[in-house]
Amino acid sequence: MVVDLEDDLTELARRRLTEGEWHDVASHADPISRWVWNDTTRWYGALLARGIEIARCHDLRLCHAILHASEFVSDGAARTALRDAPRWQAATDETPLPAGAATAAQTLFDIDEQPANATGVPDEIDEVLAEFLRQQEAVHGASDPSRLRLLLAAESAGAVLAVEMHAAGVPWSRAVHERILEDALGPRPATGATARKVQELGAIVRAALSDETASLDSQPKLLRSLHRVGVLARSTSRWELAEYDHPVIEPLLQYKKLTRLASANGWAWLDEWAGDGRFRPVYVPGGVVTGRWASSGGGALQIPRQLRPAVHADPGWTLVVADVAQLEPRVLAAMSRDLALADAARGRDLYDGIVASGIVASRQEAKIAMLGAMYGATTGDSGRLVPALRRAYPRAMGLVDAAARTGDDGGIVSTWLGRTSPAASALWREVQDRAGGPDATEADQSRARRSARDRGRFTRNFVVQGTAAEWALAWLADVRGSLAALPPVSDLPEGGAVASGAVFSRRAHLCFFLHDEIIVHTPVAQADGVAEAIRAGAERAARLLFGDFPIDFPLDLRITPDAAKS
DNA sequence: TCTACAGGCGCG
DNA sequence: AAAGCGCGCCTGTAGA
Repeated sequence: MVVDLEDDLTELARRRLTEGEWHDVASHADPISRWVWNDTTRWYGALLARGIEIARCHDLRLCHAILHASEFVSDGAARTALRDAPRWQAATDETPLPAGAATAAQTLFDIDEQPANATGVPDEIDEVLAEFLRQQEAVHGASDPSRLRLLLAAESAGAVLAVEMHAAGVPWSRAVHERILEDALGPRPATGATARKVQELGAIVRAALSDETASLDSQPKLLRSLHRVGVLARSTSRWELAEYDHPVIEPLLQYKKLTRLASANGWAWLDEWAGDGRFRPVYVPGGVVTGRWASSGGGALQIPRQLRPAVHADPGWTLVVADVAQLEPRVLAAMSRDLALADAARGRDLYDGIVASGIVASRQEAKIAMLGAMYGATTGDSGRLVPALRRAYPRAMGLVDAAARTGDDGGIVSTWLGRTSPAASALWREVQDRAGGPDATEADQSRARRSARDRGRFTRNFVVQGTAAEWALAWLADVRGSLAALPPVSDLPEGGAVASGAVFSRRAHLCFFLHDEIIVHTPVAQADGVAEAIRAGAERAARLLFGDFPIDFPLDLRITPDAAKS
């Protein structure tokens, strides 16, 4: 289905493209300004594989999820209509996917290799159009349509980028990865065998435990072995073991580090996920309730720093890596209109700014206090330092404290652009009700208090984490647009970036995103322009969300390889 | 024998 | 150092 928002919806929506028309669309001098479809993941990968890149889209599945929950959508006919469209609801355990939905009916696209309809949203054009109209109604009547429109556009842009970055992949050096593994673990062992250095360390640990047959990989057995030699830890976690003074500790911690590397990102991972010179994580936009992306397969959100050197540009290309310094507290300053916190953040490290204002004594304390305020810490150093922030930044702290109270009471909270937290579960309500009843026990009441506080910490963090995710999406979308406008590069070395696919082999493109960090793979000649686009994008994202509120989002930005830095 | 869960640890 | 938010993945074990 092709819909241009500025044109007559019904007429265009009923067009069904043949394969030949794809190429017309792709090469059209005046391309489709915005595609509306049921599910980006369902169609866009196949389009990209045919060399068809789209400008923008409206992803009905993702937008439905936002609108269905959003506090910004007024109660009334439009909200009821959304709630009465169960097929657009995200599949859960209670609502399994309808088997083989929409096979015979006229579907959106004629593509030979249609992927399975994994999310189960309707494929039929009439259903798709009806949903689009429902969503427009809902936005039109919302309490703040402009913010909601921004959010839907950002979410949809993210959906497009998630597919594109999967297709492009992160350029990955097998040689560098193998060298890191060999340095740490020894030569690659036979399948199923243990690496040499792991064996050696295991022997040292067993000797320190005076037990040649001790099992180091079973938590309960290891705990018993430790107890036998006088290490009376309650768990075998790294931080707890580190507190004990015993010859077994140091080699054991090293053993755990190595086995983790081998099992999580060892040779098997390399073969499966990056063997062809590209790491292609599966991004899941909107996969976290706060609006952050989740991932599925490959552990895209957990590539250890140790392996970062394996991210390596193709010949003739380079990487521009950028991350935002202290994104969440900056977002908090802006959404609460806290000028004092914004001042502390301006043009420098935000934590240094807090120290310079005399609120706490050290950067480390400032960081602990700020994280504690946003996460809801009540104990330890973090809890102890939060009151100082509360005095210095009453607006910012007031916003997160209020969000916590709302969640504690069973209410819902929303991000700056209108993504709303889930309602309290039936179980949660039941626990609260029981504690308020006439025959409530002490245990009932303490359980209820605990679950109320847990929920308060969740809503406290939701507003900040969720708004940060919105800022990041706006940044991503802006950068994508800037890169698309760069002139194509013709004189590239042969072979460079071919693994990124036809669409991205001659152009700077985003290839990685993780909450507050992006990586662009670019021809060397355009690296400076890309860096400038990334900086400008951060500033435009700030203005798009927060208007003229004086908050900035400084970036740590590196162009690699860079002889001066590496 | 298969599945669900807990512990642990990587990332922001 | 770890507590306080959000994730995914691996391993071994407990339970069916």
